Amino acid sequence: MDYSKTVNLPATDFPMKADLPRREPAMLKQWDKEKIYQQILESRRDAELYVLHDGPPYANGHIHLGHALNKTLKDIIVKHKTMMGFKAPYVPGWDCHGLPIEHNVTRELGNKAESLPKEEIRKRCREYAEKFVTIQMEEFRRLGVFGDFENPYKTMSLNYEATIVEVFGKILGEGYVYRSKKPIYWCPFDVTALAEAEVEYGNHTSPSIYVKFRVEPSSAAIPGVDADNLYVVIWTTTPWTLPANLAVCFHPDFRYAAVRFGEEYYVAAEALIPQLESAVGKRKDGEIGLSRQNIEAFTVHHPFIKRESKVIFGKHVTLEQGTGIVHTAPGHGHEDYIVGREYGLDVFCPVDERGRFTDDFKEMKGVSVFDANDKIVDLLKEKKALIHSEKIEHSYPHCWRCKNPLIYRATEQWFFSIDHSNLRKRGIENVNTTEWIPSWGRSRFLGMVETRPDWCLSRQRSWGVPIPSFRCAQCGENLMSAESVKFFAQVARKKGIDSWYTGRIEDLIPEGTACRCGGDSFVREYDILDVWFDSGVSHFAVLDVWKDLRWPSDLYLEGSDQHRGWFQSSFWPAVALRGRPPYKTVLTHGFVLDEEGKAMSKLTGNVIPPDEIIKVYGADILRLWVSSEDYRNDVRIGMQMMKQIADSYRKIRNTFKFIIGNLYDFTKADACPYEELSDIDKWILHKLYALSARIIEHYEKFEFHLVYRKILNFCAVELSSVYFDVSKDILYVEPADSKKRRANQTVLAEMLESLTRLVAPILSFTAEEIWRFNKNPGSIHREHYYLLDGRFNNPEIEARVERLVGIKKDVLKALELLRKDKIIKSSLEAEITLYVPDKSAKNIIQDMGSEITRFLQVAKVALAPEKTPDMRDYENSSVRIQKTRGKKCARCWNYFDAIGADPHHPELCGRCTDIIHTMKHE
RNA sequence: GGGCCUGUAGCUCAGUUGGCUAGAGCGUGCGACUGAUAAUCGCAAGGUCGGUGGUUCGAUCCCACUCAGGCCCA
Repeated sequence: MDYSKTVNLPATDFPMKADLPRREPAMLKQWDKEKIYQQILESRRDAELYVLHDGPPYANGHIHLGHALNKTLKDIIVKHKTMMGFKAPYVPGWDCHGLPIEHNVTRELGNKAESLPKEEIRKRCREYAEKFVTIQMEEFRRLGVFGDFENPYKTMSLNYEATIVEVFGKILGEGYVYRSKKPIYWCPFDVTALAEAEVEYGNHTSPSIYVKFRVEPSSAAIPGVDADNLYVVIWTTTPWTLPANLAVCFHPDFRYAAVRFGEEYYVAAEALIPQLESAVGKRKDGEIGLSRQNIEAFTVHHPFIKRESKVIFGKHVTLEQGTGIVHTAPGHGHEDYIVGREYGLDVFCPVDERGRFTDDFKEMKGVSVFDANDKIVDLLKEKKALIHSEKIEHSYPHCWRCKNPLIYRATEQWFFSIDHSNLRKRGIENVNTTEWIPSWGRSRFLGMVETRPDWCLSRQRSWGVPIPSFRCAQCGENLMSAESVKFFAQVARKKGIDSWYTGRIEDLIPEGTACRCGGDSFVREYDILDVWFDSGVSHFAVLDVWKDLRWPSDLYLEGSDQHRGWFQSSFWPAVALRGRPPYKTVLTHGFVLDEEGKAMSKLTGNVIPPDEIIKVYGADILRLWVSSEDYRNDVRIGMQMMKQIADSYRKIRNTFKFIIGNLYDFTKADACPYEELSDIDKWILHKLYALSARIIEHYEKFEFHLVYRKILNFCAVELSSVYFDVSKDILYVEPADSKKRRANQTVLAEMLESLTRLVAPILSFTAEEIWRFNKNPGSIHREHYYLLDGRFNNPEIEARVERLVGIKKDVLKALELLRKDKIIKSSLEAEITLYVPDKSAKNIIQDMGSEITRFLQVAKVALAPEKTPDMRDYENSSVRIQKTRGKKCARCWNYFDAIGADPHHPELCGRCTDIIHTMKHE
């Protein structure tokens, strides 16, 4: 007879196959229809607030795995906090202005770009950004991220832009903003500034010259050196920058010498004397080492201008080429500018916007710098300051648009002073009162705060927020004040930021504004703000403004590159205006690398788009991957890993399926009181209790990889391998309504309530699928974590059962020997005799009575009073094992000596016979 | 070149104040079951704890150097 019909097998339609790529989009639609995000917030209307402020990704291109990692982590936190009972709003944002977009737009336009007015370029940039906001939004939502996607923040929205201007006005009003010169890449042909990204490097032929700078004899009293014939020698490939020379720069750690060639002594780094010899064209006639004091004492004369070249020291000097002494023109080089500032040098730039010398170098006024090279060389020859000249070909910056060579040219810029009003010091204090996770974030950020130079706020571009500064039409004096900026901010809030370009000037400036010279007519300037300023004020533009948010936020969470980026740009305006950072905690994650641990790049071709993973595996698998990695370090991803994650997912899913399947005939009313549960039941409830507490702790500490690990371990070991396996004999075999079975189901029901919620912040789709499959009301993401009965916490039971588990391990090993020898197949065919040396363990087994055979899943268990030679020793016990002579019960599959007492059921054991009889009565 | 960080089995991670034969899950191999079935169960193999040197009675853990990799600067 087929008894399988008389047994309570798990029954559920919950699919084993997740089919996530197909099922998830349907769930998304459902969530969308239900307005899940709003619903969740509504359910936490009066709850305590937890604010995670979203850092805006740049609205350019599709999302990559770095975005996916970042957004998923944020979503896990938001969902966890919601489960904890918080009101945890999430307002996603986008960074919309800036060069890359402008760059792409102008490139798409090609030649047309130059003929288009700025407003038109800006309009197209706006459309471009909008397009990618929409694209990325869909991509983020596909990940299962919940947030206010109907009302995100965009740095290009009307109000946001107005706020940028407003905040700029405030820091200006507080005295943090000043105007100063700084060298930038400049194209003299297009008459425009260029950003780093717009520079292309290509070969270019330049003069390569060695130039001598005469040392004032009275400043060089060095034994063995003729002070009247002492020169500092520099090497350069840009002779035209010599008129702007203000210093000669030595390296503080190099050894220098005065090298004699005939009558003259040339100062150069010792290591580069051979190069100097070949430049001079003969071997040295001697050298005298110079001390730092010797060098510092030098007064050095410019080779053709009546001016001193200051002696300075800088670590940027190298021994790769030249003389180990660098000609320094702060107006024409980035490093020169940096080192020059340290020494208080002027940012001198005698070159105009078309690349011609100005009045500041009268000798060649109007001459283009590229033509000037030869003239300067001639001048040096004439002044007997030239040692050697040749042409070299080298890599040189060119304009991305017109392909002509660029120059470095100092222009007027707006700066944010980091030291005004003690800001840096206040900043440092605030770094220390902020929580940094991982902790090394503090020292990394602190180092940057301590050394950060003033922030150059202006850019000479089109796509951004204008710095509303005017120039007096009469005297050319610059005009911008807190009041004038505030005025324009109001205009911007009404009519939009583009009015700066299209509006009448009278409408942009408060009435009655006058210049110091008395002039009252102005022209506007067209610099825009650095985009970092845009996103840096998001806490003002968003936290202050959105209904459910608050300033400061609880948490910022971004990649560790943002220590220099957004954390920094958000920090300064906040500390300047509100005396503290906009975040209480800063959490960072590492970068997504490929399987080998190498950075992903288009060049290497090892980039995996998130979409590719979602299409094959689904978002929950991607989310599970995110959770599985210790993201505080860099994380890796690859096909082997995805396969592994998918396997883990299946284990978890099947665990749920088993639970659901065995609860098909169970309702809360069938639940069994705690006191009546078996020790094994109590043990697993204890395990669940401890697990739940630790999982929540891990979530709180943002240690999601430990959540993943513990959940998976619990499913695989405690549940699947131990508890479920042992329970089957009860769940399947015992009468459906028996106390034992109901006890078991009570446990499973608790398991389901608790585990589904614990897993929900990570497996958002699957948890919801389970939730709805079980006909629960609403969404699981509106729930709180399941509160387990305090009585479940039962360490005493744990200790007892853990002993049994130890012994079972021994038995399993012993069983394996018989299997190997083909004596038994199923463990149920084995009879075992145990010798347990530990008294208390032995007592536990004795107390269990016949339950021990079920627990050990064998036919018979006997306890021996002492060890016999035919036993094998294991960790906790000694075991004798043999095949049973009993027969297999056709219903429960256990083995018994006596089978078939009832002639109607010749294949059944006593227990099953009884059960069958009760069933017939029903 | 500078600052910060990482490096434990094929993969992802544990490893508590330095102290017993370094753990887990997955994967792999072998086996069992066929009443979780494109599931489930068992057993086993796998590690010079990136390398070298040092401190110590003893180092995966502390120090120095070095190699590989990452982020940010230059």
